Amino acid sequence: MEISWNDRDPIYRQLHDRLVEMILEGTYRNGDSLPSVRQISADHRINPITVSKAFQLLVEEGVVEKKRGLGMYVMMGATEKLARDEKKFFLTEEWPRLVEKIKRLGLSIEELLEEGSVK
Amino acid sequence: MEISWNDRDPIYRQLHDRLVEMILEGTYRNGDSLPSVRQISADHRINPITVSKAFQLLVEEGVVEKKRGLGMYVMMGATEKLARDEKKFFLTEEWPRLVEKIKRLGLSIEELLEEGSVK
DNA sequence: TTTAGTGTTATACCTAACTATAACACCAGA
DNA sequence: TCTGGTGTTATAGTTAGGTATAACACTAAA
Repeated sequence: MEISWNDRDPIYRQLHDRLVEMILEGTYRNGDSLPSVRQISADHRINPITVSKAFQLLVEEGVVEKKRGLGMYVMMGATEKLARDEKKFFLTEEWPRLVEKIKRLGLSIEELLEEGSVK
Repeated sequence: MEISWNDRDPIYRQLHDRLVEMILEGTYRNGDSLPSVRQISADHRINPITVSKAFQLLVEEGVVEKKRGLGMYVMMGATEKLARDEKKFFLTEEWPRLVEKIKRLGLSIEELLEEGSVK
């Protein structure tokens, strides 16, 4: 797991997002164990507390389950839940704003599709 | 000028972005004066230093000109420059990522267009 | 029962990004 | 020259997010 940090967002947030991505991509599947706090902490030279914060978020979102003394596990159904949430967020929040932006920039979606970037 | 703050990004950044938006929308045009530091500071109960930071960014980007003792002015050509920059950023950075995301979500652009959200 | 792996927490310190309050420096117009 | 508008800056304090180092608590397996 490699992460290219930006300095706009807090590290625990970026780590959280990266883990979500990896679960969505199937790198970690339902029931799998995730890399340990110590492991991530060492790999990225990050404080364990910072790593814990990222996991804490995931736990609160119902994506990950902590087993003290054992590790962190992807909850059953997490992949589906994340995919559902992401889709919903995209449709209700991102897409409408995007359409506005495209209009404002004087572009059209048809035009963008011609660019060859899609096929 | 009303701003709904989020607590993800620093206030000076959000203020900066909002001002850029307003210039792009034509609320402030080339050569216009912008609301004063004190004005914005009072309206939003923000520290003048924070407001200054937002303006400082705009100055560095060549969008705004400071006239000490007078105020802040939209530079000539700023609107065009911003529009150009935003379009370029959108085409090279945002759109490609977006196309990927749409694919990943199992959606198609054709499908999204049918939603009636565009026309 | 020891060991080596888990997550958790305490202490102490740093920095960025704020806050409030106040003073300083500049400029145009009455 | 004064006044009321500009932007700027100093002081002092708060909070979130991070760092390093170390210790504590739990669990499975040798």
